Amino acid sequence: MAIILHLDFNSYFASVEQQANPFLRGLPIAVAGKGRHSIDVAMAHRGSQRIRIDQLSFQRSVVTTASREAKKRGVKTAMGTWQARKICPEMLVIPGDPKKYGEITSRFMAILRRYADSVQQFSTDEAFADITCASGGDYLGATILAQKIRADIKDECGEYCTVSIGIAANKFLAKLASESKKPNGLTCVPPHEAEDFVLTRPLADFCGIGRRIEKHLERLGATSVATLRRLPLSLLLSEFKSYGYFLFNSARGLGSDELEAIDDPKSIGNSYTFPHDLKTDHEIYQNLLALADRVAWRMRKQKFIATHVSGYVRYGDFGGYSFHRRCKDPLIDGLEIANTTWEVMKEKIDITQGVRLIGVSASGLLPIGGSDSLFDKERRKARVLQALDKVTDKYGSGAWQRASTMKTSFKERVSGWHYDHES
DNA sequence: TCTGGGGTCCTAGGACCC
DNA sequence: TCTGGGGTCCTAGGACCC
Repeated sequence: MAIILHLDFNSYFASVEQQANPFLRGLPIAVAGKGRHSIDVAMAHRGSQRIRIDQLSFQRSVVTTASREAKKRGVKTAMGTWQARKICPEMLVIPGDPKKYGEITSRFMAILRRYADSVQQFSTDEAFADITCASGGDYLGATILAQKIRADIKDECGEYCTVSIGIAANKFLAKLASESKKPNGLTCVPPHEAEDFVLTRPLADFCGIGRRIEKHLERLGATSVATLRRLPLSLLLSEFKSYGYFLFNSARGLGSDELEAIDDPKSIGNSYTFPHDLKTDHEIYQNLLALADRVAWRMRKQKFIATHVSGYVRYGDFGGYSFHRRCKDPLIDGLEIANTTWEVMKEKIDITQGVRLIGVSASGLLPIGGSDSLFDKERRKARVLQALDKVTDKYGSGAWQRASTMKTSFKERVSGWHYDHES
């Protein structure tokens, strides 16, 4: 029987920020999305203007990660920053810095690979590790190994980067175990304790039971693991289709112990929520183009072309729609992605509603290398785009612009403020 | 003037083909 | 003298995760 570790950083982004900046240690902080918050920090030194910009910059942004101190005050992930500020006025909002977190994640994964038979990264701050052999096959060995890994993480990632660890016979249980004791927990669930352990956990803690399924189960009379166990498999299958198997098994502590290799991405997309709802086709197209350029740039960096594009729109009232289109020829250029998307979007969009968010995503990704699909003309275009990508890599996004968008920069357009730090 | 942004997987109906 | 049936692709949308 396998022995699987699940490791989960506590308040990941916030901890990394506190590790990097001693001034932030012990303070309630929240890490929020990147874009608008960089403005906030930039303006912090501009005296009287600061308050106005603060208000602007916190509009419509949410807490990505709250530090331990902020959590104690009731700040939660996905809470609007304005709301978090209300319950914790002295909380500092830090703009997210994906590069910084990526660096720590690489160190973390390298440590795991040193010890484990195999490793599966689950997200930026979570991973599974198969330690069946490395542990010597028993849970005492597994616990000792987990403590070694924890010590290495402290040494190499910093003492503020703590992890919660779960040890069990499958991935589902290992994750449930690590989830059960935070922060800095170590929870070991050997097979003979599995069934009882699961009984102690709320259904909402199961990875795979979200709000909708929780409500659906409630209607069937299952409000706990014990009551879920009473539902027959046939009922679960008729109510939840193949997902019924997962519900039936997980209530009994059963799950897969197979670690999966990281595949190529299936899609690459970007979306943006505007500080104010947009009301004109022109604004929407301009922003769509900026997003599509970002998507195309990421595609080229990872050497993909796309055969499908998707678009989505969210209105001020949170209604909206999405669509997908197969492209006649594979796409590599942001302008083409934007135009293909816009053709559909402009037909469906109800501009009078006010557009809160738009998104664009590329899928059906094929490797660019064996690009028989790219004609000579396309190859020439690819070379031009790659040259522009080098400019972006060196000087950052915004270093070049399409002539059609020269009047104002992307950030200015989307947030409606004018500020000269980019010029 | 609440509710981000990056993803994955699944289902269902219609078109189309043999 | 009735409208088969299976497979696959395409699209929309909904659920979940962090």
